[in-house]
Amino acid sequence: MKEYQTDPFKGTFGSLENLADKISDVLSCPVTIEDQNHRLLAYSTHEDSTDPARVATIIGRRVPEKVVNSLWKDGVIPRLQESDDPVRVSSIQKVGLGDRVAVSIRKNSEVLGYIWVLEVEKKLTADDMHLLKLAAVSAKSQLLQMQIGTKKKEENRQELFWKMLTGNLPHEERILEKLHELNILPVLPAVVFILQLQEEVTPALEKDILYLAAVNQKINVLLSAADSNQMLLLASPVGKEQPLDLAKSFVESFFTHMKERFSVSEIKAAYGSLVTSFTQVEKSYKEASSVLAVQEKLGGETLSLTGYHELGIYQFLDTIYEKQQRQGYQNEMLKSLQEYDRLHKTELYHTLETYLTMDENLNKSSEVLHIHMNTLLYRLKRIGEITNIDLKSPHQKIMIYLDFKINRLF
Amino acid sequence: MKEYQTDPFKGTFGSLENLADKISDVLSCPVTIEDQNHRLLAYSTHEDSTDPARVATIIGRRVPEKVVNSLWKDGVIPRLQESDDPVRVSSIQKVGLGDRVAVSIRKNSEVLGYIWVLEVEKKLTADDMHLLKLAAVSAKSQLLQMQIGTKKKEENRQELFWKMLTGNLPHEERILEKLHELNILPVLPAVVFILQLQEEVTPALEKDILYLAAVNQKINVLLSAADSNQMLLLASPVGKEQPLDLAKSFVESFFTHMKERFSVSEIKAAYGSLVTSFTQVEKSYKEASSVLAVQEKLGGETLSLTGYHELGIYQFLDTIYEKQQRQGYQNEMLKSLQEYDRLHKTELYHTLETYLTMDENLNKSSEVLHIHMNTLLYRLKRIGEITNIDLKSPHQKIMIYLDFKINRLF
DNA sequence: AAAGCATTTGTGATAATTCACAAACGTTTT
DNA sequence: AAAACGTTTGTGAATTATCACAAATGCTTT
Repeated sequence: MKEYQTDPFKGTFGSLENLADKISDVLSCPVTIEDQNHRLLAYSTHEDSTDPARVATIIGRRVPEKVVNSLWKDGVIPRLQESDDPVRVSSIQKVGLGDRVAVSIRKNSEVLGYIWVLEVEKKLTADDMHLLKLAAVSAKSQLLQMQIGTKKKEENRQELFWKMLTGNLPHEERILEKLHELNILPVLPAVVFILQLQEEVTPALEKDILYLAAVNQKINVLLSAADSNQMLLLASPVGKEQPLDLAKSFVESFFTHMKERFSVSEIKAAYGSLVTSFTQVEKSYKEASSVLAVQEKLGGETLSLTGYHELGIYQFLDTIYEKQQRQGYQNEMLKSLQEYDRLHKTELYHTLETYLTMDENLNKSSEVLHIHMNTLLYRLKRIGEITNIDLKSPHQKIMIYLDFKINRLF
Repeated sequence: MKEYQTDPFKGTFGSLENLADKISDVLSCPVTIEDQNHRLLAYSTHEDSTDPARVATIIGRRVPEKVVNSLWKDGVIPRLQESDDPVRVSSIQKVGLGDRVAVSIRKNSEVLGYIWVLEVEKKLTADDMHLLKLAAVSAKSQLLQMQIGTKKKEENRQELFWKMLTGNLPHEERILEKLHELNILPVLPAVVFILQLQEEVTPALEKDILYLAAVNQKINVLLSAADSNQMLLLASPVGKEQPLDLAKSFVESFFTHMKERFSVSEIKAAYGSLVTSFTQVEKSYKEASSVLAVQEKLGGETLSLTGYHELGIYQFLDTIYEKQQRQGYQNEMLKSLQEYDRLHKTELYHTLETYLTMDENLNKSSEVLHIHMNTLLYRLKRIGEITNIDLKSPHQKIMIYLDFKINRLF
């Protein structure tokens, strides 16, 4: 096994720029150094090509908001903050991020900043990773000397929101403190909304949606963030009506407003359950996400279900699925149908799903399937023979219906 | 506060009988002392009335099997074994057990026996409890002197089975050892069966059922136990067919056999899922129990569901219920129906449940409900108005159906 | 190419359901 | 007591679902 190299980053470099260049030389990759607020401190003058995220960072002297959000969402930042080991980040096309490796610069448990290494022309080896760790130590002394690290962490609204959304702020008091610092009134109960367009949420659109929420008067927005084509809101319903009814009417006004610009099918909206403490924001966000997942995977009538509480049985599909997985359950009937379909090039599986989804209405189902009613009748008889499903048993039908939907969702 | 009394059980008593009498004197209650295998060692000659369990214990020189089983099932024995504090056991009518307090006699972590105090005419006070603890210490020296405590614990089949059923033997190797000691071949996979009669399972019936299982050849019984009106089996299906199919045919043969003696509705049977290790026996037992619970609470078509794997959607009702509880979910529609019924003395709730259970068949439902078909039609229209349930939406119907069943089960 | 099979479509008869409407009944309200 | 209301039952017609059967199609097997 190779011996550890001597530390090439020993001694002082005069400036962080020099250190960045040195790291870049040693690793043969472009390097950027940021402070704990993701503001650019230094970057290497590596001649190689780079990626859009790095360009935007250098131009704006700060890592773009959407890149930071994306890194929070994927749990990269928490991982960096927890350990002084380098973390590899696979490219995230949506935010223009190429493959790269990052390491935190830390003094004990306090994070002073980050070093990012772009893997444009080579992948870092295990040895490189070790070198990068040494570089972080060197950067630490540099930062401390320059007294950059002593600057208090300035958290902005977006970052706070993402921490709440991803569950990286599990202490209610600390959240309340930070909300206070940011001059946000901690109004509860609150709900997390996801408003999803087909295109990128531009700052203009963002402003527009917030304006809409303000004039709508149904909800009071505490925090907001744009996440590619989604706009996320943490808001508190205000008024005499049921809080969740207020949430629904806000969503509806959002729909009518957006209809003028986009076709209806392109925009979607969802919200989670009402939370009574800010530590539950992650839960509400996850619930809103699962509403969107149901809408996208199941379509149809589910498109009108925007609140998690409206999901009905769809709320429990994941729970049921998990239990099925644990028990190694398989729906034999549906499997035999699929097997039959494969062998005979028929569509019994789809036929049965449509029939059940169409409330067992022969007319509607045959219409949707573009087949003669007698064909449907014949197929149903056939399905009964093949699977011995008893279509007169609600108990059996329900299990099959749910398994159809579970198969779509997972 | 009262000072601690001096220890009245200091010194030797010559025999355990003397100690039992002394304890009985001090506490003014009948006392029995058992070894770790629940064999009678001594009992007080207290003149007071006693209970059937104690009489049977004294007559048989051992605590009756069913009493021991019941104590295992309620977790009393494990609690006694884990701590040297006295445990109070409320009366268990089924096995003739009156209120009593027990304490384990132990040498370090090893249990040598138990002292039982019947609370026939007085309840033990906190001071009495403390005295009982001192008595256990005295009993310990007595037992060790008599070298009774050094006898190796002889576990019998029943006790082993109950430990497995209650999850008090979480180590596979130890179970295998014990099975070996008892000359039982550890055949896997296995299933837990519960066969339930309306009357007590007598030794004669027990023998009869085991004989039936033997001649039936579908399953190989490893362990069995009678528990009031239930007979529990741990058995391994043998044959070329699917193991669970074999389980079902055994149950069917059990039914046909028992029909000769009892009416069909009086006997029930259920079995859990196939386990591949003996540590999962508890799970299979719980599953079989939940099948029985479904049969008893829901009746109807569920009576023909004997295997846990056949439960279909009923398998998930507890999971769904738990999640609902966590979220504070309430089915508003059903609640408003019940409210309406209460105010107007109608039966819309029951009407809807019957209609859905009868597969939305107007004829059958109106017949079962003893009402005119148009009345049913009218009620359904009314239900739609009151609850805005859309009976054309499978999604809504399913949620409501499940909530009906959940309301019955929990 | 012919036969066999599963599937689809069409026709017509029959059964079940839904709907509209009216009358009767029982409670509660005025 | 009359009126109002919700409920039940009855009648008949319109709609829808189900069944039996025949014919046609397409595919595989022989």
